[in-house]
Amino acid sequence: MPEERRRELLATAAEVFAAHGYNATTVRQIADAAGLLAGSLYYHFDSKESMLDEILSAFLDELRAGYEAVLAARLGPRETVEALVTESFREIDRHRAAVAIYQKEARHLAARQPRFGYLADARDKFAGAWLGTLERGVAVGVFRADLDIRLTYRFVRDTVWVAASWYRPGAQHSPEEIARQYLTTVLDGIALRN
Amino acid sequence: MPEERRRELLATAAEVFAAHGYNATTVRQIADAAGLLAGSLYYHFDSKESMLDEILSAFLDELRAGYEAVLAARLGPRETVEALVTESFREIDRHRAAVAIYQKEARHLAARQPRFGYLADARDKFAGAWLGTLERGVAVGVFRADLDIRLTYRFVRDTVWVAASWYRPGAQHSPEEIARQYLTTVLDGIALRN
Amino acid sequence: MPEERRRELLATAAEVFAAHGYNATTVRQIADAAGLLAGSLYYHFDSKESMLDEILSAFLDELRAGYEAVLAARLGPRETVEALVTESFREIDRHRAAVAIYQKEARHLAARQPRFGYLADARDKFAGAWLGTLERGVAVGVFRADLDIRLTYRFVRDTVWVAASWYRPGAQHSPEEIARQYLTTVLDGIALRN
Amino acid sequence: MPEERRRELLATAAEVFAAHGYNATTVRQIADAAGLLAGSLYYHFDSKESMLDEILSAFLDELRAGYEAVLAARLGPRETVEALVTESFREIDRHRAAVAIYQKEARHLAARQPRFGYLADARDKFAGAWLGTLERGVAVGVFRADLDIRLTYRFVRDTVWVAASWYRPGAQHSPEEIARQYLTTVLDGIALRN
DNA sequence: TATGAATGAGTCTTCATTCAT
DNA sequence: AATGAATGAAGACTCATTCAT
Repeated sequence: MPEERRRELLATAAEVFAAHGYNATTVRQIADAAGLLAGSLYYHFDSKESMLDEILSAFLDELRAGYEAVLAARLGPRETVEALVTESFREIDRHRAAVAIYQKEARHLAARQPRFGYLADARDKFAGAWLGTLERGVAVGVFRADLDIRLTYRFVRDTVWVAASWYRPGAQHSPEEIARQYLTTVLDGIALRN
Repeated sequence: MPEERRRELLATAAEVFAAHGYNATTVRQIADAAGLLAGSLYYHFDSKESMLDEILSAFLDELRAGYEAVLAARLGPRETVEALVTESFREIDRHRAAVAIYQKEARHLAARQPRFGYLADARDKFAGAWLGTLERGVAVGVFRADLDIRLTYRFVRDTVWVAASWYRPGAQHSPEEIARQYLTTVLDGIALRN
Repeated sequence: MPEERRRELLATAAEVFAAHGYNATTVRQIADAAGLLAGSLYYHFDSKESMLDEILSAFLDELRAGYEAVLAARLGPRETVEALVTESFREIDRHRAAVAIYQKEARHLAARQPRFGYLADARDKFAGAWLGTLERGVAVGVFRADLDIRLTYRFVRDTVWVAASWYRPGAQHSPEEIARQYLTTVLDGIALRN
Repeated sequence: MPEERRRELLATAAEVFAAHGYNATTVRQIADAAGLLAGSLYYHFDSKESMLDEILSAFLDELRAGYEAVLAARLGPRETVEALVTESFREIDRHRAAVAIYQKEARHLAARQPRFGYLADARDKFAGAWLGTLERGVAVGVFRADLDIRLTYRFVRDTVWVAASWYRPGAQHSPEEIARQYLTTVLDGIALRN
């Protein structure tokens, strides 16, 4: 299976990118981690950059599908928020390294390299899903009317994705537990109701 | 004032580091932005790394002082949280570039370079301030008893600092407004109380 | 004089390119010949390719000027041929290495690299000068009517430029002597008139 | 027929070498053009260099035989020149790629690689045939007495072989026509006799 | 005969840093 | 204080070649 080998190598590369940052990662580090010589990676991939590309686009494709499934279910705003958050933490669980890379590198990649233009597209698409849901929630009286929607969106987005930087799959908390804790905080706040 | 010139150069360097990432930034880019030649920076600084060092430690010194002032005021847990968050957004307002660099680079710098060990110290110190406050809040019944304290701390910490990546000083929202919106979300949740 | 240094380095590079071929020449060989380290060349030039570019375009600019001066004199066809040939051998005398490189590399460079499109432009321009002169010569009865103009042009062109591969400036024959011998052959043939 | 396959592969290799130059040609380009994988070529040939070797020596063997046949006919100097030129253009017709490679690469191969020493031998042999014929022609009063024999030889040699760089078999001119045009130019000149 | 995967040496290029002026 | 020219180490990438299957 040629596909199998590629996937292994990409998984290895993603771990190294996530650990050291894309720029600070040398092709040799990836090769060492994968157990072959640096030059041999070029039998499988065009360049270091195209490895990054495949890692990010595989993750984004899956995330997009997940978000679309959630939106297609046409739940109420609160339930949609719950589903988007839960879906996000599941993606972090399955693509931890890719998410960490995305979090660190997406901004300047999208800004400076045409090849990574799809990162900006994805970002806008996800923003649309979130902003729409929040607005709908405010409109129907499920969310507080005094929210700054854009600011809230940023808070929510960042807190979710930044979890990739400390999350370790298989440890202590399952994605669903983290999502639940997180939703409790965001939906109802940490202050005790009086 | 040679000190004055250093500060200017460091501010320039911080902007470039924040925009491109520390590793991806070349000394030449900094020099171009500052209007001199790459080699000339070495009259003012020992190395690229020492520029980073000065930028981060200046920011952390100020942040530490801010946090200590808050804690010294011995406010209640909710008010302490409010003060810490507000102080944090003020730091972002004043040291945006440094915060963005810190957010992106602190983890691996602390882990891999002895010189940056103080980053881990600072991190632990800030964690202590937050965890203590949250615990105290739960203990005295101001915060909900079912919180996972460490998880909540991470949510709060990351969301606050990551704001440096999109915040633009002087635009739309003042630090205090952002802090207020953020506190509303975190303390009371986005869901409308019924 | 920064220009002075560049010119020296380019002259060195041209010699090495001419001796080994562009592709077979390593940047290190050029650097060795110039007495500095390979990386240091990049202080002066963007790339190995841009060295080649400068070498070729400097030569072509001069050649173009020379040809234009000849054409501007509006001599008769035979005298124009004599002047073009003499001018060509003078260029070989002054830019021997560049001519040798041009002779070996121009075709595929022009065909495969947009950057070197000007090589094709120059080729067409020179072809125009030659073809026009030959045609005029046939029309006015100075050259034989049974010539295949294009074929003759190719013979003449190639024989002139290929001389760069064996010509050594300062040795035995001056450019003018070579031109004279050459013109005798081409204009009147090697066979004795009977 | 394993020999058949080899010949096909060598013909393909020769085309690619001629188009891109030996050094700039990768084994993979040859393999692509031949419809197999790069590694598979090594079942047929020892190395890239030995492909070049076979291509050049096959051509030179044939050329040598052709020249020897001409000389063996013991024609007069003018007729010998005519025969040598015609034979040369026939070789270009049949081994266009090999001639183009020879023209471009022979000099430095002969100078730098012992394996290709036979290129220098062949060159000397051909030079002998030409120089002898020209000298004889001058001696018996068929060629002009004021010729610089060596210079004339170079003119003739280069013009003939360089035709390989533009000649396309099967197009417009047959080798015999090209030879005739060329001989007209060289023997009698392009100027109209008055 | 040919493939797929790998090797390892070498190439161009980048860049932090140095230093005489 | 700053420049201009260089160093030298390292990095991405290429490519002829090998070999088990």
